Amino acid sequence: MNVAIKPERTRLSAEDWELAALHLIAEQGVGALAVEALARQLGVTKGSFYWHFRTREALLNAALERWEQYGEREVINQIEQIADPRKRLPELFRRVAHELQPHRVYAALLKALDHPQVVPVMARVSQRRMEFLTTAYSEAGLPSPEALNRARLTYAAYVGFLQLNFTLGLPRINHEEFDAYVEHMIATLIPA
Amino acid sequence: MNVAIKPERTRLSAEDWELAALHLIAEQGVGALAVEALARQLGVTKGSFYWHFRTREALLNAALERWEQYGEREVINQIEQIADPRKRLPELFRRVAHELQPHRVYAALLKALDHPQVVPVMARVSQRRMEFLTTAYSEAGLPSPEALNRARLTYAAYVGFLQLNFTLGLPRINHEEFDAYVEHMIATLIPA
DNA sequence: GTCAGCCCATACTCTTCCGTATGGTTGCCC
DNA sequence: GGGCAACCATACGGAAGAGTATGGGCTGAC
Repeated sequence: MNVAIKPERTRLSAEDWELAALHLIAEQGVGALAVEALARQLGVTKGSFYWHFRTREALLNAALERWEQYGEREVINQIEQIADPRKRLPELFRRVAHELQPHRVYAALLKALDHPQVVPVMARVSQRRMEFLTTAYSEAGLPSPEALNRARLTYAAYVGFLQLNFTLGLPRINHEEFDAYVEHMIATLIPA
Repeated sequence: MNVAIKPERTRLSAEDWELAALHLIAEQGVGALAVEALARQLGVTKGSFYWHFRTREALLNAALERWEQYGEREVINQIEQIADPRKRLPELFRRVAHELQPHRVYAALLKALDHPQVVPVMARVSQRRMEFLTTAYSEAGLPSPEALNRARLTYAAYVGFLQLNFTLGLPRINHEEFDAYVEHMIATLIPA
């Protein structure tokens, strides 16, 4: 399980460390981000790490920045190409529900909101996503104040779902039951 | 800020430690629960702690158990006395929204779902609350499968809201705006 | 082929925090 | 008022993890 990601023994770059850090964060949370553990996992020692980064904090910041940059043009750009605004939201819901893997880092960071380094990142990301949801609800026909509140409700449901099902393993919901839940969400939250 | 909670210098009991632990958890999370820090805060040293508890783990378990026991007959019993089932849910929403303080521990534990000790506690508590919501939705007129899904949605929205507003301080929503949000939730989630 | 710069190993120090050992003090009970 | 628990202080040992110092090896440019 803890084998190095690149078995062929090559020199490492800062990028390698950042990607490994994100991987580890997704698996075990920000608290498990220790330089010696990461080094072992990459097949090197601390000596390597402190050549690439001044401190552990620096690695965390670099990894978070990389995640923020990459994650932004992931779902949203994809969705914006759907012409009919009324079909965007159901499609968004279904996609997010079936590609939960990229959301593991977000779920892990949600549990690390006591670390002062992750708060601004999460604030920016969540804010952008909420604004996207708000305009999507507006374009779907909801008047302005309700669109904002519906976006809040939707995003809170998304965040809560991540917590309850990723980390906490609530009554392990199965596949068809999960699909039914997603359709129920669509029917409840999206105006006809 | 870090003054002892009981200024009059008296002997401590295990209960005092458990309450102080819960207080600290609510403020700074489970990760900050260190025995020397707690001892300082209570005006004693570790010597005291290790008389009352065998280990740090034991304190955490005791505090969690206390929280679980106390928290259960808090809101639910209160709500069950409302005769009309259709008025229960709106009333529940409004109460929870206006008494967020007791939910700080829950929010903190949500961020500590990697600690194996808190997972079973949170699983039990969340499960019970979800069952309560499910029957409430049933009694409010929702057919069985939809009642369960609506309960899931509602509880996820609750959990997500805690995360987004307690820990992350999303665009600090003000009072009347918050009330409007709660009413929007009621209108959207509760069947007329 | 050799030299400079990049990459890494080894071996430390320092801090933090858990847990133990041991002895002292306080309160209560008779 | 003596004695026994309950409660606490002090001083230690040990593990884990961050960061530093220093030297060695690899690689490409010339």
